[in-house]
Amino acid sequence: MTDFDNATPESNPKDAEYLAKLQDYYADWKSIPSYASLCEVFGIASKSWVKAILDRLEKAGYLERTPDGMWIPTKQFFARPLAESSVPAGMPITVSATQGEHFVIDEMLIDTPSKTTLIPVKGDSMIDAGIHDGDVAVVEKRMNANIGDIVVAIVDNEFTLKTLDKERGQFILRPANQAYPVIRPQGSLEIFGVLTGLIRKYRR
Amino acid sequence: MTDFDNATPESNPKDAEYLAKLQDYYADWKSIPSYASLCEVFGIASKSWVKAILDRLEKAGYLERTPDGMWIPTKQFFARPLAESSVPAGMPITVSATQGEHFVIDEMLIDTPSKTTLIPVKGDSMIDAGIHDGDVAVVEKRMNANIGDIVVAIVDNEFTLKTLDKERGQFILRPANQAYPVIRPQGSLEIFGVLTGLIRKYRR
DNA sequence: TTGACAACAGAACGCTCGTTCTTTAGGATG
DNA sequence: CATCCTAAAGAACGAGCGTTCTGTTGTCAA
Repeated sequence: MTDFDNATPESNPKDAEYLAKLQDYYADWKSIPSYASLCEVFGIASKSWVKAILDRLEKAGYLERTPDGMWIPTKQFFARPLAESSVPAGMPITVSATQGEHFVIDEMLIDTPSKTTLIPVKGDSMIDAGIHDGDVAVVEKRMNANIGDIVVAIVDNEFTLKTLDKERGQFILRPANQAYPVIRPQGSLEIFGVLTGLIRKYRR
Repeated sequence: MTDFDNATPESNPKDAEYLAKLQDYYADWKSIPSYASLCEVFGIASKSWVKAILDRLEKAGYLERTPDGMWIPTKQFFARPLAESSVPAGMPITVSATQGEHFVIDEMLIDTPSKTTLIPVKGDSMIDAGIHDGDVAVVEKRMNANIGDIVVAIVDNEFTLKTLDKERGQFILRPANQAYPVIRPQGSLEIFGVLTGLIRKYRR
């Protein structure tokens, strides 16, 4: 069959296959099932052997257990390969084989799901900050922000993305494009949230 | 406490709060725990009430059950609200209450997981394209690309991110920064992949 | 050919989990 | 003031779960 070479040195080759099956299952169901179900997933008949496999995958760093004993995937379980900027000459371009840093996009960008909102960016008022029309802003909802943060404020009932600054004791909103004016709100400034990430998708 | 207004019309307001707690828990543990643990998560003492809540969340489309009865999150569970750029006057700032588009970051950026790699961007040679030092490029590995695509090419055993162009029948790599020269590779040009997305994280 | 070991299979068991049923408290309604 | 509904609390129970122990099979080496 096909070879799965995601195995770490400390896990034996068969376990890599079991891991792949578990990853596929998790992609479908977003959960790790009971030992009984895992027997079917792995194609074996013994619960005790399932446990042995999971114990090894835990040792290899792909699984963890919650305080109440439930199996959960680790970061390494989801990890996407993060390539390094330089590759040695002659090396085949199998980025996935390299260990090292990995990461998960959702987790990287979002700390508190319930407070995070995505807002599409309109216009080019922040283009000098590398924020383009059509990008998606990852915004964490909160009232307070620091000087220099890029914030989503509500001005004239519209969301606007600007850098927060202070001028003569007054908060102002500074665009990153000379074609746009600085916004000096009279009275209070209503801050919706703080920009914590940015996503851009290129048409393919 | 704070209000989380992620509720759909068909679920009562308290459930939105429970959903938020469950989403935050899931973000931490990547699993839905037992009813006993959910009591602590929700801050209530009765397992039967936990079940009632989960049943309602299932009806509302946030949860499902596997064939063997295990609770699992649905797509809607992960979907992040996508705000619209204008909000009506006087409306409380409940962006999430708007139905309409939702999306999942990972799914949006990555079409074919097995061919997708993340590469951190070094340097500012593409800054005019809004690609900054420290950004993470989402790259789909493939050999061919079209003129105008931003590609990851291998030049002098280093990854380089440039726009692919053609000049007098020859492929060239065009930076998006006047301080950098156009790269005119002699002989063949080795393309690693095509830029399909971009991720940026702001320090918080 | 025999012994050791790895890779499972199968059974036994106690305990936790999900389910269901009953009870309670508070607010709204009439 | 009685009643209804919602939002829970609490108990009772049986099935299924994870754990552990023992049994079986195949393979390789000495």
